Amino acid sequence: MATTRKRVTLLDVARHAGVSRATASLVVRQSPLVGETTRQRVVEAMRSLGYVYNAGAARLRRGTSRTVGVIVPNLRNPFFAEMLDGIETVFDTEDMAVMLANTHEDRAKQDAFVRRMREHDVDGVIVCPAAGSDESFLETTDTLGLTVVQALRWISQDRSDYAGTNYADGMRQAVEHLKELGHRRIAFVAGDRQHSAFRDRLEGYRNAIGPEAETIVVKVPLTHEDGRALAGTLMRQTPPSAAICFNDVVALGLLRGLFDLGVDVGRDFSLVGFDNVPEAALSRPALTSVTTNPFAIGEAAARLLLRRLADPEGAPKRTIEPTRLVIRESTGPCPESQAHAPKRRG
Amino acid sequence: MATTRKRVTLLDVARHAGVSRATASLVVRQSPLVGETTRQRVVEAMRSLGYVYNAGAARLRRGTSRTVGVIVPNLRNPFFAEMLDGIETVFDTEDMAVMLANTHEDRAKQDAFVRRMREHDVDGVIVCPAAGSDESFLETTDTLGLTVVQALRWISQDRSDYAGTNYADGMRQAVEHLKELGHRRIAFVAGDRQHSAFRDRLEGYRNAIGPEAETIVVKVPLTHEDGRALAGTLMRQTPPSAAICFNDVVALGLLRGLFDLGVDVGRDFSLVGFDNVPEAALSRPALTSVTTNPFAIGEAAARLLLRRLADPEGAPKRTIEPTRLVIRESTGPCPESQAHAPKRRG
DNA sequence: CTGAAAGCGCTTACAG
DNA sequence: CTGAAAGCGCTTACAG
Repeated sequence: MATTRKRVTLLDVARHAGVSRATASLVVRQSPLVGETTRQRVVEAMRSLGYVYNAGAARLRRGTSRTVGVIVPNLRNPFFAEMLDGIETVFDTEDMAVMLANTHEDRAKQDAFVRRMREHDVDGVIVCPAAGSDESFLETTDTLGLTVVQALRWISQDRSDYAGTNYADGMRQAVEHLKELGHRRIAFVAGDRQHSAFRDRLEGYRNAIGPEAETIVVKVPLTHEDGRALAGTLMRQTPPSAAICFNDVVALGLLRGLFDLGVDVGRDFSLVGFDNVPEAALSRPALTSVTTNPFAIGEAAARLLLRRLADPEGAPKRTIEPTRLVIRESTGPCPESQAHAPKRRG
Repeated sequence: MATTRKRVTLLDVARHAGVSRATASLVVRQSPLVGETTRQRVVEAMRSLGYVYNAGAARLRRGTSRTVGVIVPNLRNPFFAEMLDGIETVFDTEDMAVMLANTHEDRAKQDAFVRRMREHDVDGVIVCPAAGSDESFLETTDTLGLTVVQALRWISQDRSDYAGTNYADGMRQAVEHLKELGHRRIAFVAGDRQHSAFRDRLEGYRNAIGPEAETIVVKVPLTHEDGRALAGTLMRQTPPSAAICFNDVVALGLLRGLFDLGVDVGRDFSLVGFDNVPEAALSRPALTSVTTNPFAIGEAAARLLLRRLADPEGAPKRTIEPTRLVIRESTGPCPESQAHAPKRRG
């Protein structure tokens, strides 16, 4: 159990070392103004007294807290966990502390978190805005005087820094890969949430499909279960010969659902996911997927915030990580273009 | 961009409302001592001035920060992300802020985080100790006067609260399930890290196997790749007829590796994972796995910390979540006990 | 290089 | 129910 003792203050340290409090403060902050022997004495006093720096008191006086907030919509999605890892890694090397909040895509919670973080005096926040967030969120943070960097999803790229990834280009690569394999009826399995990461992909899909081919957009919640259940409805009537999924979570569900129906993915049907999660390499067939590097996005967001804190003025900046299609076993030539009817096992 | 303005203080609010600072403070803290009309006036003043409570200043005076630290060894493991979700959910309802750190299993980092958090004056920390942590870690936190709750892995159950899950019993269920299917040579695919979550499983395995059967422990890093690569070595010579994996990550890798070798898992070989991650239901064959509920463990850890903060004295407490075997397609009768030689697909 | 003083924004007794 | 004062532990000028 932790024993609660009276706090050792800088004044205690100063007395013990026989110097003034100001001098002790300089030693704590590694100032070069203090002579080596004095410094040694103070350091020794800190050690023998068990002194712990009180960041809160310093922050009060100094006005900066060396603390940042991170707000994500869904911790359970490994994608965000990895992005968080990237953010955390950068701030760790800066000796800054990270305050975390999970909105579960709830905008009211998001507003509450932003305020709480402001009350705890974070220097700034990185936020992946909850679905449906609009400019009013940025007005809230403005009113609070809170510096914000948007990550992965953006509300406005004119009002605030943004670190993202090139979803549209990833989508283009996926569509072109399928077109080269002869596919013409390519579905986009989208989520049911409104945010830029959805709109960017959708736009990329529409542009890449082009006017000559048909556009097929189906919206389902982005879960394994919904992906799996989707297989039945997708294969009814005149089914597409290929599908691109919003993320690997829904793609992996759909893959299993198609297997349950006896569809031989990679031969009868082609499937592409997004995010290239580690499991994508393990599925049967292994999933073709668009790599988006969440760790790098997290790092980039953290650096944008650091930059902005160092230089609050200046135009909004953004960084866009590249995406890349990783081709595996789940995509293959369109059976129809080879003049075969789709085959089914069993 | 956030505009930095001079901070609005409680004194500004008090003046604007025509009351004293103390009265304004009482309103902020929702004290019943203030009359309704006065309260209204103060609230209105806060609103029109855009007042933001300064938690840091309050903490300095009051000595409690309404902030807790959470230290995990590996954010990328979905298991910890889910536990974190549970922790965060509880503290959110308590209006407390969560400070996050990721040790990457590095004990030196762990010590640094604990100190940093102490400097930021967290009320306590929840920590899943990095592999190899020993009592010296608890001595460090003791010296810092920091209240700690251990989660998932424990260093000592006598010195500090602990929230975990019943790994030994989960292991017992897994072994007995396999024994009932006729398996006698059952391997335990363990990780290469030293911590209680490993020792608990190992002990459960040894006890459940019993003296009549052979004990086969193989240690590999707990990654998809190492699991996949393990298939070759595991099936050489006189292979076991079944394996229980430390977690689903390595199990899913091994499953794919066995498929690559032509082993028909569920018939020729039986495989059990731990954690029952969502992907376990999706693999082919779907993976039999032991459910450990990380969200519930996270919630339990958070409640233990809340309890301890409210009542610092009292014996260390612990909560153990139950585990449960979920049987799917990856386990089946032992071929040898049916007098068949293991079959391999072409 | 060091010391004495003021102040960051709150809360806590203590009077009234 | 309200007001004046002190203090939480630090940092920041300002002298020396």
